[in-house]
Amino acid sequence: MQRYTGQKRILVAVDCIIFGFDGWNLKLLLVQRAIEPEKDKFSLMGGFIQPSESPDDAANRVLEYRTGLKNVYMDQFHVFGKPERDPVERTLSIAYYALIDIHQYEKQINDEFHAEWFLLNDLPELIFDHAEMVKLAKKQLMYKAALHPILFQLLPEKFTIPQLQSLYEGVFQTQFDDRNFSRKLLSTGLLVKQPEKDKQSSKKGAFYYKLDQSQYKENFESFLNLVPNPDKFF
Amino acid sequence: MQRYTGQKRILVAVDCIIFGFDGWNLKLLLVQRAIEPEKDKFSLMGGFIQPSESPDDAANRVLEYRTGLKNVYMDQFHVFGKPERDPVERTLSIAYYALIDIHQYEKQINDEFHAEWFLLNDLPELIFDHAEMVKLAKKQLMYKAALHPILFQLLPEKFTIPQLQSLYEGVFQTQFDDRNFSRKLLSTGLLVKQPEKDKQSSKKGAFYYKLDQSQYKENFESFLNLVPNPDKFF
DNA sequence: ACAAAAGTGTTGTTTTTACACCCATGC
DNA sequence: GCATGGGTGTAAAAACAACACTTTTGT
Repeated sequence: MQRYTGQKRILVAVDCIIFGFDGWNLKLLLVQRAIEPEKDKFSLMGGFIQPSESPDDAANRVLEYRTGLKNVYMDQFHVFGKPERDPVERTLSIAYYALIDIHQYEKQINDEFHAEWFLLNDLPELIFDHAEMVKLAKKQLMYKAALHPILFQLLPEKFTIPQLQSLYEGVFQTQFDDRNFSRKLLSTGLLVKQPEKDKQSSKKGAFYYKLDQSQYKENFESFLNLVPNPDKFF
Repeated sequence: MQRYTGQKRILVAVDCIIFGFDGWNLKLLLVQRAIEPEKDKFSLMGGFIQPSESPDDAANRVLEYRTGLKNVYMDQFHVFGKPERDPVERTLSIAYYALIDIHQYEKQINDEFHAEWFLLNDLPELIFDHAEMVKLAKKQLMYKAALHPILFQLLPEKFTIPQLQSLYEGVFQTQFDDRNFSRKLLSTGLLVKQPEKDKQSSKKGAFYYKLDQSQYKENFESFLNLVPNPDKFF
């Protein structure tokens, strides 16, 4: 096989920032690192790109291996590549964030890999530049979520509007007016009301909704503006 | 030096999609490829990442080498990494788009490297997956320019509002209402009116403006909405 | 005087916000 | 019957779009 000569090849990894939502709080899935250096510290889910894989393939493989989940929503958002970012050897990392419904996640795999959910606001110390990755991932998630309805990916098939609102409030770290939020949301035409209510969080109960999949796909690329004064956040 | 064992290292390049604006049209700077395969076809400005460089460093080096320009506005926007994208050898490419004031560009370097400006709507055939890169770069540029005042980077220090408008119209491939556009723009407080007028494009002449640098930095991260109905474009 | 482009004014419409109030239910 | 969220109504404010009209100046 032909090659480009005189060029140095570099190790390339993918790292996944896995966001989950349990109905109240936003969380991140981390693993305890099994090898030196920085053994036992926590790290993002990562792995090296294999010769036959595209970066997207690699990210999906890593995610499936760690969580058992396929067909998860993921966005490639940045390459981290300072020469000294990994002390062992120069490694580039292509970072993805993934959005998963936390209840789909199978607990047993969790134990096998020493994986754990952490509150997004209370993370342990992370290896290398992973804290920086998480910071940028949060920002990118806010950015995209302010304009496109991606946060639905974090919820189960049926969910209530108050649940969705607390998810948005978690992502944007603010409170929204509940009345306006639910009206805006319903006016998007993305939701299909279900006959049942969720009675857990209030006496009156909140109706469940499902996503209208065809509307969702159609509107995905449009701006939505569910978030008031998005300026504030950037 | 310690190394990760059993992992394959990959060649990593950067490619720059260089946008320029000459006062009327949006253009792209391309070079004629000097080596086989696909010799003499046109390609983006690219180069391999060196051991001591971050991807950003590499992109800046490539840009300076090809155009002589430093401190240019650039955004890393995507990694292209299909295993077969470069037929010579597997190569990942980290893609950047750059925005330069076309008049700052020094013509002589142009000739040396067989670099040429092409109208964005009339590009020659490109090597590998470079056409796909350009397509995504255009989309990303629209996306960012709809929300942040980055297009100023394509203009000289002093410019007129009609010039800026035709730049926006080039990027979004539509016509905007001139009255509303100029009013919106002035209301941002980003512009400082200059005493002189540009008389080239009309009898009346249009006042020159400069960017208020401190306002610019402050508002850079806010949403601006100079573009009506941004939904339409995504 | 006229043409051609710059740019200001005006107005009706839509979107957004803020907040009052009613609703359903478990205790 | 009352406390607790859930959800609808309404009205003021702000942003936006459409378009008429004035201004400037080279020919």
